[in-house]
Amino acid sequence: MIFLSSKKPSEGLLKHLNGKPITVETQSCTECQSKNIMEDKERGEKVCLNCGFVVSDKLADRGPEWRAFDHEQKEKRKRVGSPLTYTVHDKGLSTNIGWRDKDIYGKKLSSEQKAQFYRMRKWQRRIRVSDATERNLAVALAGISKTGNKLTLPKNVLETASVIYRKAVKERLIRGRLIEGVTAAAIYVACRQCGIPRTLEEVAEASNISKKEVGRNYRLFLKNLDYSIPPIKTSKYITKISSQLDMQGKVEEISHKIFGTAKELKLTSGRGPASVAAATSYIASILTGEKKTQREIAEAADVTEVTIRNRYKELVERLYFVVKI
DNA sequence: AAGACGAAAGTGGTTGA
DNA sequence: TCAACAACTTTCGTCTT
Repeated sequence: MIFLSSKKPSEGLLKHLNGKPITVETQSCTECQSKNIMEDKERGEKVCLNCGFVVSDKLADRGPEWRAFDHEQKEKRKRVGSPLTYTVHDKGLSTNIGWRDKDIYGKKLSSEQKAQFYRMRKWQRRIRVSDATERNLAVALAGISKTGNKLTLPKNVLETASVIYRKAVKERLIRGRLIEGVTAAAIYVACRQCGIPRTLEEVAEASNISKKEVGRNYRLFLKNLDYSIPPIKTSKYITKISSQLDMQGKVEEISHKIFGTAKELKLTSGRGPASVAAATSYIASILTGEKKTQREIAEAADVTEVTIRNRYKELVERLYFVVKI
């Protein structure tokens, strides 16, 4: 049994600890009994590194997936075959029609021809208008890809961001605003929609736009495009922190378990998901002996050390930990 | 010397009259 | 619309390893 506090709780205190014990057992290979098991998230398997035996093939894919957030998309994405892509703009070639009423030899056109050219010019003007918005779209979509890559976002988030941007264009929300500012907000909304934990600050920084501006555009989106934005799940933050700090799968697993128990005991309500994730990750790192400093975790989770301390104190007061390795 | 701790004051967002 | 409020941050001095 491992207690987090350096001072062991007294008998009297132990009686008051009404938290449930957490038991974490590391799986061992059913073939060779080796404990050297790795998760292969791409194939959704747990594989024994010793003998190659597939221990379990029911590993949940925590990665992002296709998502539809309005009816139109639901219909569009109910499909067979390769996915549609919204990130690539249709590169149109444009043509100009001369304004002089003369042909290539400089001869005057007949009145009938004049009328024909008039009609052609009229339509050309109309096409050009849509060309301009298409051009805007092309620039914006390229921008989305660029900042998306900076933030190492999965492709589906970029797709979502592109859809959101197109929608914003349709609703005339971009007039008078910086394209980069709007794309940044679109990316942020897409992250939220897809449950990818990225802070407003990270997105703002990657796109070289002030946090204030991105926030403003973000709120504009919420108001005018009526998206319901779900709060990011704590478990997503746990995954993020773990991968950012190169923690072993075991640490992340324990972190998830601690969170699960804490949730049952209602220790997490009203608390920011990022701070809870940071605290559970901190505890898990200590329990497994792969200790990370509060500062490291604070940085990865984008919360302060003080907040981690506050959260983890609350957790430690109510939980005690049993680790079987 | 680095990490952890915690008090106190400040900040931005939500809620409810 | 404004004030109250909780969560969180910033800052900083102190203790611990």
